[in-house]
Amino acid sequence: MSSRVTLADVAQRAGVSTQTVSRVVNHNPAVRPETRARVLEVIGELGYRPNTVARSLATRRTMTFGIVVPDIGNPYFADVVRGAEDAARGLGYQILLCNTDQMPERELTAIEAFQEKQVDGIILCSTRIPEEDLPDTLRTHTPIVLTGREWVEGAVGAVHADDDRGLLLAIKHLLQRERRNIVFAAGRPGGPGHARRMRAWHEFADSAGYCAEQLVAIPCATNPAGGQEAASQALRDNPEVDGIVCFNDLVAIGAVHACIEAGKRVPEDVAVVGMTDIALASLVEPPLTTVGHAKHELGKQAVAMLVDHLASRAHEREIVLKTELVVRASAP
Amino acid sequence: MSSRVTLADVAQRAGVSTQTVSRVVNHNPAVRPETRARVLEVIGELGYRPNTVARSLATRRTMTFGIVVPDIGNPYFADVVRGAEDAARGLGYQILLCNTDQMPERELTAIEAFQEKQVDGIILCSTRIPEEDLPDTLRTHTPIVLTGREWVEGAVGAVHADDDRGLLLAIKHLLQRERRNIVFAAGRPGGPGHARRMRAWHEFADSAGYCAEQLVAIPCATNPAGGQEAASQALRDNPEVDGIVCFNDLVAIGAVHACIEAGKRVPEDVAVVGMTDIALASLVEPPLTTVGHAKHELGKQAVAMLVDHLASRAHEREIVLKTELVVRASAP
DNA sequence: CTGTTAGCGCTTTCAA
DNA sequence: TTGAAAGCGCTAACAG
Repeated sequence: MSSRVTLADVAQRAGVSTQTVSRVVNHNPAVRPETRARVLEVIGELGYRPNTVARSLATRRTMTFGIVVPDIGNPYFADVVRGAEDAARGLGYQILLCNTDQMPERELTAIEAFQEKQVDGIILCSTRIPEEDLPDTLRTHTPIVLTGREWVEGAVGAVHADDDRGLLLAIKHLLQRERRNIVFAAGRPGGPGHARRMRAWHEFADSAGYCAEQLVAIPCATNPAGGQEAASQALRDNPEVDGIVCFNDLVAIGAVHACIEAGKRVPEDVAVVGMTDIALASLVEPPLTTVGHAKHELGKQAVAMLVDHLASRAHEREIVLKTELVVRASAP
Repeated sequence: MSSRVTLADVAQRAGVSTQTVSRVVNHNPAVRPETRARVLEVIGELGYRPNTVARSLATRRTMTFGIVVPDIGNPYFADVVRGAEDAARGLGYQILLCNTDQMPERELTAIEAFQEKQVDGIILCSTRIPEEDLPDTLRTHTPIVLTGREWVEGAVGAVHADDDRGLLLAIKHLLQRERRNIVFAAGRPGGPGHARRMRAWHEFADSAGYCAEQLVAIPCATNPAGGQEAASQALRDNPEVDGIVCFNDLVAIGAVHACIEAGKRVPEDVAVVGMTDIALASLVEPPLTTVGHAKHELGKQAVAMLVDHLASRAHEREIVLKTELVVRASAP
């Protein structure tokens, strides 16, 4: 018995127009104090609660953002969503969630569904929509912010970590520890990030006098199973492998398992470095050396960008969050 | 350039009434095929997309559920939410998410915000709202399903795991392995679940000829830090402790750390058992023996219950999911 | 099968 | 400072 009470009910009982009640509800100062008091009293008596659906229809704003992630069960995205929801809540927005299991069609469906729901903006995380289809997808009147990748034509903006530098941090760390046969369990191949990271590596190798071919990149699924496969294949191909850098911490955990299975000690025989520093990273054995991201911040910034955009406020087109090496036992 | 197009625009261009267009959009069969074709054609030309806000105002249904959890960053809740979202999506519903960090006021705020948004139902997970305030909170026209606790007056239903039995499974497992000084890192005290679990233990102890006082329950925060504290305190109080059952897997991970810090081997000196079997459980070292829950199923059933309720379909008032012991290295 | 008439509950003009 | 009228985009309930 709450939403049955409407503005009109309150207005009638208070002996004013609906407009006046609306003003009170919306903290419009143009209401005589006594009138306001009377209205507030009736609102209390009747237990009136505004119907935001009606309000949204009239104002064309829903105070809602949609966020689409591959899988909220992945601790990385859970953190990003948490950051987004925290920021959104603080600004009076709510968050609609959709998981896509990395299926582009489902991303598209989610975006459309969010649009029909008239969300004020969408945060599209680590999209798998092919690079070339992205501009078309983003060409819509709903502002979309990308996370986990670079800005692309049509997006309001993009927020991502400096993964190129992150990869280099990890590799340099291993090189400094005299590891020379390094493998990169690279996650999904073909993505835009992949090429850039390899390029970053080649540039660094050239300038630092390393042989670029020292780094073998092996594509893999971005989960423990993928890391396990990639690492065991790498060790099979080359028993000399003494360092593995992984696309993320989940992959790293799988890689550690594979090493142990292959009779290698971590880190003595093979050093393993993860990426993103999920909570899990410090809890496994050995604790993971990893390149940390500000995941919570990522979600937060995405929301901030959307809000700035909606307020026609200037904002960066691309925010790149710093990465930092967190040294733990898996690669001391 | 999508949501600017309305039903009326389509109707005009197609030379029919808005009602007819509405029928086509809603797959109402009472439309002549040719008319339908014509309308669909115009819809395509104009790129018409329905505005669900307007639809919701008219139908009084938003096809949205709100889910309130303590923290989506907790893998347990991430799984529950995933299950709920999967089920919801399959049924045409969307999910609004809110994190409360176990703060009752924020749960209340979330429920109200969801109601103002006219959600069709709410899933309230592991609420911290005091038992005695719950009926009042639930006395609202928005159907609310509880998870992680028993049904209470006012709720549409409740879905939870059989934790009483789960605790017994864990304890019995330890007793069978000749562990005699068992500690229960019990999570938050005072909750309704706590008393019930202790009662279950006492009943079992009586009937099985064990001394009920063999089980020391120590309240603790439901995270690794809490487990670490509880376990180190337990070991300080009684160095003979040879078994620790934990409120959840996060607590168990902390407990394992505390044991190692105290110079104990796990499981040789102290066996540790967790609860809920999050993905993490099998990845830590030693892998955790734990009492598994169907977390994904929990969210799924909560949604199913809500949907059944909305369809005035009969459904259980309380669904209790089975728990099962998953034996791994921490307590072989 | 199709159209007309009313709203859903709120906000937005524009007057008063 | 307040109110009346109109409408946001859609569907419900009748007619025809």
